[in-house]
Amino acid sequence: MTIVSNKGKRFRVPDATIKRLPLYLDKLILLQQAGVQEVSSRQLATSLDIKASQLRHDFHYFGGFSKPGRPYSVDKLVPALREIIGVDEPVPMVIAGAGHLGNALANYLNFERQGFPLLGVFDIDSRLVGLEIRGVKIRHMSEMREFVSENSVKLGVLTVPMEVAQVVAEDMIAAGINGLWNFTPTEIKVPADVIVRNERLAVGLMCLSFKTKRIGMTEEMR
Amino acid sequence: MTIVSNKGKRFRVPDATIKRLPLYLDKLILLQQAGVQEVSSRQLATSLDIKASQLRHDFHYFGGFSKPGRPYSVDKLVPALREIIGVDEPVPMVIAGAGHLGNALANYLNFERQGFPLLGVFDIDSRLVGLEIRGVKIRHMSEMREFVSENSVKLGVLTVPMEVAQVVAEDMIAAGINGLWNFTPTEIKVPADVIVRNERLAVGLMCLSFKTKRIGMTEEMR
DNA sequence: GTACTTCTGTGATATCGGTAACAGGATTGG
DNA sequence: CCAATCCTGTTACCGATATCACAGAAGTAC
Repeated sequence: MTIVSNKGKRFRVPDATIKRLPLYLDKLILLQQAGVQEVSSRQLATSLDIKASQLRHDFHYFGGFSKPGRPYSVDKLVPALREIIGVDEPVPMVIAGAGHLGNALANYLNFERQGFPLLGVFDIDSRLVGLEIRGVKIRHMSEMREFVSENSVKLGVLTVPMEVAQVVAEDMIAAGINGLWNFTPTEIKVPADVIVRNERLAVGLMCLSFKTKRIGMTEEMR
Repeated sequence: MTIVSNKGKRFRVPDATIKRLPLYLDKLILLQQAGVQEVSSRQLATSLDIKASQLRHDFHYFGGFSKPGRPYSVDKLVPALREIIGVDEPVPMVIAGAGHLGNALANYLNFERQGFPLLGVFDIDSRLVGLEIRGVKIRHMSEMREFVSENSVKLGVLTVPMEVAQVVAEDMIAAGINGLWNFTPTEIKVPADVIVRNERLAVGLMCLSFKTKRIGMTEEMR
């Protein structure tokens, strides 16, 4: 449960709803790029494989995105969702660890497009320092702290070896980062005012394997 | 709800429980590698940021992993969960697309450790063909079909450019693959007996951003 | 032995979340 | 104008899910 303020009112929004908001936004951006102007709850919902009533229920927490009787305006919905999710203005991020995964993420253009510009990449390997990934300089880890606080970066990606994950994370937090995207299999200990999202790729793989072994016996598992 | 068979018995297990099983296994494997012998429901649960009672409830569906009064034996739990999830024997996989992300995933040792050996990597770029990633040969995409069916690979990773995702996926399915791990932002159309798991990294990033902007307003959210 | 602690297994209970249902607004066509 | 058709906002309901609470087993200290 999360409390969300919108236009002065405060709502208790279920987690399940919140997890769907980025999906809505993602899809709506695609529609917007395709030039679609209006979309009904039914159209949007079926394209995401959920029920229309659920979508309306989700939107209901945040108050009228439309008027009764009229479908949603894509151009109004996108910025509204952007604001709710918190990506109405660019959210800069940095990557710690220029290994294979760090490199892959840095090369993933989609982040930039979705409002997450990459400002810097950091590593301890001096052979990498000075190189560029898609125009973003690789700097030495020792410069991270100053760089992050000077540019008020709030989001940090952890793609370092798991042995140093905790130390690097603490360094990031000390510099002012309050959101960590952790790709290491370690559990990072952080103060209460810092959010960690663990991206456990192996877990996703297991879920997939589980489902393939039970095709026909299982209904929808994410 | 999913029916799970284990040791001849059949259980009706809630989806929510099933989603957590890989998390448990993942953590337990880490503990095992660290040499930990026993773990209580409380220890394991808090390290995963869930309630101990929930963990016990989850395990309860499958019957005694331990006796009352004694903590769980890591060495007994790991194979038991492996069997339930369906990764008690190695699940071979192949990667299509040897770009940055494909490379990163191929280099991610953890998969092998968790029971997902990588048999082959495929790409159309002839400059890459013949190279090796951690001992795994990069082959030309045209060889994929034969290789996959000969080695009865069931799991395929899609890290190709999104434009060709659908075609490559169809190729994989024709060769016998029934589980697709899709890292492209495309929606892949597949027959009903094939499972697709979309790894939408940008969505995860938005979730993280959402939470960081509402620090303090969110009570206990994953 | 007893008292105390730690721990699991298990049912009971509260909360959450998905779905259906419906009132009423907007639009269209006659 | 009226009727028909879409559509949303909102409430009510019910099954799914999380949490609580506790009995009793195993270990430990004395």
